[in-house]
Amino acid sequence: MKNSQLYKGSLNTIIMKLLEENGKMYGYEITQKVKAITLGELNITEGALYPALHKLEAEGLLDVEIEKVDNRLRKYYKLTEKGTTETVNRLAELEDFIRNMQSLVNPKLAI
Amino acid sequence: MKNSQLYKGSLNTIIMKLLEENGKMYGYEITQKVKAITLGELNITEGALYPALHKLEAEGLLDVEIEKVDNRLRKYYKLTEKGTTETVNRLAELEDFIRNMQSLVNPKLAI
DNA sequence: TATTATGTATAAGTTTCTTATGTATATTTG
DNA sequence: CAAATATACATAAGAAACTTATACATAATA
Repeated sequence: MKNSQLYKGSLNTIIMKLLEENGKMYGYEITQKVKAITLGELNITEGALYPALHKLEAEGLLDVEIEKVDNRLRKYYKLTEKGTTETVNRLAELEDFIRNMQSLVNPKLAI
Repeated sequence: MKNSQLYKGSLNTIIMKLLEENGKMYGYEITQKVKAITLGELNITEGALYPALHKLEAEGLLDVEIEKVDNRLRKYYKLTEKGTTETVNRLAELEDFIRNMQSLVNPKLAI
């Protein structure tokens, strides 16, 4: 992984946004989707992803549903009602964060 | 501090960018500047700031110069040559990061 | 048949932060 | 004038999010 430190702290938001958009997804699918969207720039490791999914589930933000496809296990995750509400907050936080970072590094373009 | 997790990993970049822009700054000044620019939204704690400054100095990215003003100590930091070069990289990483995050959360506006 | 892809999982260690505390001087407020 | 706030630095303990390595298992490809 040559991901910069900057991505630290953004994984939960990414997961929740993708689930909001796609209804349900399984872990491996999330890693591939992120890789595709960022043109290979962001690679989520399993060591980061699975504990994050388990924690979001434990917090009641995700529900899980196990399926067997081609004799292989898949754990599909989707947002709970609470998770859907929380996703709105997280996305607002992300927008604030991006706006603040842009103000800091590019004062001339400050909104 | 009610800073969201998202800021994790961005402190070094913020410090280096502010130093690039202002020539030299001392710790307390950095916290105030960040608070002002972000309209109070981002508050850098001393517990995060001072260790970060010391580490950047140890890595040879910052130089320090002590001054006494009004009988009080100030440690002015500025970018070394190496630090200036590295700042360019960090800012490029930040731009990539922001672009990727925007692609992830707002696919319709993807650049 | 060996490697790569698909799919999930955890454990050890690192980094970066929060929270709490400490020291000291200057200024403002009640 | 005393107390609180602002200025200015510092570190230690613990939490949180990650990296790296390893593990297991099946399917597809070279």
